[in-house]
Amino acid sequence: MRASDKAYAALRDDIVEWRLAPGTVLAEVEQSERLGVSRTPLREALGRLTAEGLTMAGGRGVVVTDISLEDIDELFELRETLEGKAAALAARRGDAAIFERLRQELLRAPELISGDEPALHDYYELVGRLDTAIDAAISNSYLAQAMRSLRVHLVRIRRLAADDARRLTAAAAEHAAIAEAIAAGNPKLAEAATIVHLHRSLSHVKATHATHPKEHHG
Amino acid sequence: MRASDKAYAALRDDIVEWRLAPGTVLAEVEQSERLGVSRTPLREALGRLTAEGLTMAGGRGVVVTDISLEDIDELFELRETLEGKAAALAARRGDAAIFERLRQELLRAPELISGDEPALHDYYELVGRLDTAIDAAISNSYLAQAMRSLRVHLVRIRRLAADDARRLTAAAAEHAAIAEAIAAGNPKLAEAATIVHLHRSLSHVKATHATHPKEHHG
DNA sequence: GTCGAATTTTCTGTATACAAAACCCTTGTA
DNA sequence: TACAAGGGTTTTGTATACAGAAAATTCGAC
Repeated sequence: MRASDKAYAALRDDIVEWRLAPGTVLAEVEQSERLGVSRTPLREALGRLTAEGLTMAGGRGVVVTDISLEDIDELFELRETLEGKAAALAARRGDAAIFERLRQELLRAPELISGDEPALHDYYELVGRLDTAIDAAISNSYLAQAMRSLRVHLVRIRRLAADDARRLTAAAAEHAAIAEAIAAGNPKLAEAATIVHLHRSLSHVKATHATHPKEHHG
Repeated sequence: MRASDKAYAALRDDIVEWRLAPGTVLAEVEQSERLGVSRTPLREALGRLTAEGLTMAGGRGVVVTDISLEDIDELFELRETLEGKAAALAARRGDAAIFERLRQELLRAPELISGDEPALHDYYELVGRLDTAIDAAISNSYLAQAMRSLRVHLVRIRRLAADDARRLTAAAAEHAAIAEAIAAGNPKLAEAATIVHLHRSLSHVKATHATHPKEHHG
């Protein structure tokens, strides 16, 4: 593994997991010493993070970007557009057998959710497989790339919301509905199911955020 | 201007204007000597280009990405989704006076098109102002960013198509229709007008490409 | 005491030297 | 003749030294 990759992965995780708060300035010497790499690969890592929108180039050094409530609205507005379209395309072009199998797994997901920590990890892995399957089914690399760049920010937001068992169970059912619509080859229904799911997710995130707002400085 | 910015701008132009053909490997020492900068800022430029999708990291060095006919289809599929949504949002949130003024200018655009070279530049600048106005009106930085990253590739494709006066005149009318729908505050119509315009553009590009296919090596 | 300018300090931007890895060509063998 | 292994060569990846710019601090004047 290259040093720049290592620095990138470490900083990305620190930002996504909110260990590096928004507004934090990432001084090059400081971070390079902390991560055990020299300034050159660190700068490359910072460049990648800035391209993804996790950091931005301020007057001096790069700064961890903030995610405000308005940002969440904007993010989900774009997400609705992209993932709605993707679901519709997957329904047209995807392999029904793959999505039918994913639907079966998603219907059994509540067992994972009510289980302990490692089982929960299995659930996230399953949802990730659905995303991957949709990415592959749409056969549009530009759309897939646009969705990938969005997901980074979404993981960051997910950390704000309390992933209680009730919400996760409901989300699993919503995902199953999406998989079912795609397997049935129904584009309009797949898009509608996706939009419903995203709105429910957004409501949940905003409700959580209103109750337990994350403290920022800057 | 920083050396890395200079290298980035030069390489970006070379790729977009097809002076650097798809498949060309951009060796670091070679390009840094050609552009008169050292390897460090050149690498930063290459990183930015790769993040934008104009180049990709191959086994050895970065190579200029290709744009095939399928890529063009994929690109316009995403463009339809994003710009359609953007036009609809602009119709809801935009300032009618701004778009009414742009519509007036677009109706007078045929004079620019039939004129000589510098007048043509004025026309492109006008279309660019419409894009900028839409970007500002939607007040969604993530959507705006997604469209910006698309436009780089679109400029590259535009170079493939022969921008004859007939097509440009028609395009100006289509743009005027979009501006009119936004000014009227009609989201559905704005989206429809955008989709119509994009399909006409795509047809034109593909027709041109079928007649005069650009030769690639790779 | 406060505002402003000059100086100092600290940080980023760039160049270059060195290390490591990937590729290519040669050479030997089946 | 085809294929594999080895070394050599080229190219990328990393570290560090130096230059330039921006911010902070201090000193002076009003």
